[in-house]
Amino acid sequence: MAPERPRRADARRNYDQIVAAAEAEIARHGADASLEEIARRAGVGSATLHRHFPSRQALLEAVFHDRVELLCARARELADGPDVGAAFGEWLQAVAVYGATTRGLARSLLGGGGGGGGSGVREPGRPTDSTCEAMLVDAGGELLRRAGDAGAVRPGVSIVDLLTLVNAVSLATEGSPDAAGEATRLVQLALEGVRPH
Amino acid sequence: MAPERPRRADARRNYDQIVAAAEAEIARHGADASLEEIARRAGVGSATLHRHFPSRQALLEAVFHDRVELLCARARELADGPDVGAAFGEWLQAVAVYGATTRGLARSLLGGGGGGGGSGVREPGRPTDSTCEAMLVDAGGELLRRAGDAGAVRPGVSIVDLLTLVNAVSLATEGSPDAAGEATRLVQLALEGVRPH
DNA sequence: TGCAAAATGGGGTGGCACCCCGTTTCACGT
DNA sequence: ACGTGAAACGGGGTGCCACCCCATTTTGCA
Repeated sequence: MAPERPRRADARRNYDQIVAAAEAEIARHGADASLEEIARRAGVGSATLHRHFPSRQALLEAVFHDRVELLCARARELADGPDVGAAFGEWLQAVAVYGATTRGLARSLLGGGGGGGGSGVREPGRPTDSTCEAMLVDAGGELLRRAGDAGAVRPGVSIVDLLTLVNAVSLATEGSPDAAGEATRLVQLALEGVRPH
Repeated sequence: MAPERPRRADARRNYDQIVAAAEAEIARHGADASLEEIARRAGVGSATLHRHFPSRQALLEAVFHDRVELLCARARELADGPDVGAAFGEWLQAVAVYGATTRGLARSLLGGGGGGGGSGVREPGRPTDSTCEAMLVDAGGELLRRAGDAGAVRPGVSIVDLLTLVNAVSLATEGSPDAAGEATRLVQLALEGVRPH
């Protein structure tokens, strides 16, 4: 799914221009931004966009790849800190806030489960095989393992479930006036649970 | 937003046929089903559909209204049972499972925050004023209040947050092969929290 | 520099949301 | 029963979009 970097110079140039234009358009109009408009702003034909990115998901992956990598780097930093349990919660909060405030990211990570809507939704359970999600699962999984060893996480909790939950929160709060605050509150709720301690 | 029932006999007949066709199409293709196809299957012109339901959200509300009412009735039943705390958790699970297995419902309840898509997503923060969500907030709020009185729920937890969280889970798991199981697991995780007790 | 392969993009197709406005159907009063 | 005004209808138009075809251009390498 994740497109390889093209080999020829002109192709690489167009690829980069498309990703840059997509980043801007998605920030403006969300994950359902018009692919034609992106191609137009990138100065390429729409066929070129579709050749480089056979699906909307592939384009989203390329747009968010670098930012997701930053989140993963942060996870690795936190894993070496003093209080791994608190660090894990903090990281999940960061992922939630980042997803809630970066239009399109949450959808990209959940494999287009929204749609979009609109038109951003695909029917068949196609193997999304999201590279971005895999990256987060790797980095977050290590952090979770250490937090579990420190006794800060209930056993049986999986990183995939947690990330799904956090991304779901991002998706639900994206577009709200106070997306960051709402996402933080909801993740906090999920981390602490509903019952009294 | 919620459309009033039309007065004239033919209008009422068309209205019902549209809702029935929409229910079938949405079950088949999700919340982003084609409105033209729905009109076609209902045997009406597309203009008639748009006159009765000025937005996709309005149609979704009409389609799911009855089913949501059932969930609310269940909440009222559970509120009179012996163990209100357990009942509350059970009800949230039911909402999550129902949303995860009924295509389009979660999107409808979150006011089209997915969209998916696709064209199922709207940019401006239009006042969704979802009747279905208000119904769930009312019925669930009462249940939450009683569970709180029984000491089964941490103070400061709001029903709106909980329903947002649960609907987010529905949205994220909708379309998965085992949507019900996954939704159940994630809600359970959120109810119990991440830290050990 | 020449040439095969890679890459391009204009334009076509089919589908969609949404709306205009001439036509049909209904409800109500007589 | 029937005429009439208002309500409702729907065919068809507009503009936008995803996605693809294929004649043409650009590139890298020998």
